[in-house]
Amino acid sequence: MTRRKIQIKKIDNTTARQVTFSKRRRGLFKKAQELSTLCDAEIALVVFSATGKLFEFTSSSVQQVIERHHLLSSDFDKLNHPSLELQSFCMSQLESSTSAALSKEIAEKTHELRKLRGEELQELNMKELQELEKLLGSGLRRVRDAKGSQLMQENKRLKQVMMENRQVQTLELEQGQSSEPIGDFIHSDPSQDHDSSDISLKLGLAFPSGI
Amino acid sequence: MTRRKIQIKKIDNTTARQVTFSKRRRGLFKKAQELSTLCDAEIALVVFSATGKLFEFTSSSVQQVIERHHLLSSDFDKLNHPSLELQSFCMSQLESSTSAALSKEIAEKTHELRKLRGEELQELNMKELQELEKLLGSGLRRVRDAKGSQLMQENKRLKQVMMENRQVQTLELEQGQSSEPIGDFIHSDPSQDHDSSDISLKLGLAFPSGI
DNA sequence: AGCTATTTATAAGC
DNA sequence: TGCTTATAAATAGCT
Repeated sequence: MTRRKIQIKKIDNTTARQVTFSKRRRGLFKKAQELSTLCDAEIALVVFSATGKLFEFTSSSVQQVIERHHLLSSDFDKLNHPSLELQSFCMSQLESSTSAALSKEIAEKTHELRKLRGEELQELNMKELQELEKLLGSGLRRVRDAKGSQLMQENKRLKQVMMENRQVQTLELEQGQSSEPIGDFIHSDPSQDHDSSDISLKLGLAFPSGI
Repeated sequence: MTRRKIQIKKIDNTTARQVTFSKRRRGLFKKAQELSTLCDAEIALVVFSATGKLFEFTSSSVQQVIERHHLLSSDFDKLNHPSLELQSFCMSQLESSTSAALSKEIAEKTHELRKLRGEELQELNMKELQELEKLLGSGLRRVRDAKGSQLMQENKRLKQVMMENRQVQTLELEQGQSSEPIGDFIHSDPSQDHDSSDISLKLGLAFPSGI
């Protein structure tokens, strides 16, 4: 594509073909590398030359996954279970047909997440915005409820400890004994607690403005 | 690499990154196609965008590439060409790792979505709940802003239409003409109704109490 | 493996 | 998203 424009069809001359292969292969891998870096894309590129030589490029994250797999399966297994080969052959075919569906699902979920984060709202109409608002609102309510429950629970626990302390002190006063642990039965039912002033205070803090 | 030379590092601006991704991806696939045709090479190219979309190119049918592989990973070849074995093994792993990675990504996104919808809060601690609350809150704010902008825009357009109406009426009065339809543009969108008191009301509803 | 004359690819901008 | 344009890269034909 320089000096002269060429037709994109198999190069007849073997030597010329090999030279072109080397040059263009380098170019292709460079482009792949650049794309993965510039756009944070995961890329796997495998090239077989006409003579059967293999060249490959994988962006770093893909590479790591491959290496992990490689460690996990040993050559020993491969040699002793030839049927595995067949299996993996079938698997890979299945997987190719599945991967499209999987990636579609990922794209959908990604899109949904973006909407929930408020990142792709321009494409929504008013009704969709209303629904999204409702969804976010109820999510928010649940999160705040969860916070409330958690604080309540902790609160309860704190009260138990206080009760325990108080009763121990009482016993100590009545019996003139000092602080030997009394046993667990005293707080066997922690749900019975007295004044809620402490709880109210904490809850007030847990739900600041208008919840 | 034109207009200006660029650094090969991740593009910060999301929009620019997506544009570059599209352009360069097309370029890369074209180069791959050309190389395979010119030099009779077999090429498999898989690209995942940062958003999880999958693009792939295989010079011959996927099945042929896989069969090639299958031959290369026969025990005979393994013994004689250990490096080839390693390489082709990587390739087969590539496909299974692809679907494993996809599944994992789906699982993660599903989980994230459930949290945002408030469906799996029991496993979160207080700090995580706080962060989630913050995330939902900002999402909600953006949705409400988007609603506001949309209504404002509508508002502007309606006012324009009203102005036009007024001018037409003025003309009619001045020239003694009567109401021949001026064109459809006045009613071009039936969902947009006349007086702006309606709009104010909508805006009032869009930003209820104190958000 | 270099060297250029050209063709391609593509960053910005619209 | 797609088109345009100025410029950077890739590369075909030679050596």
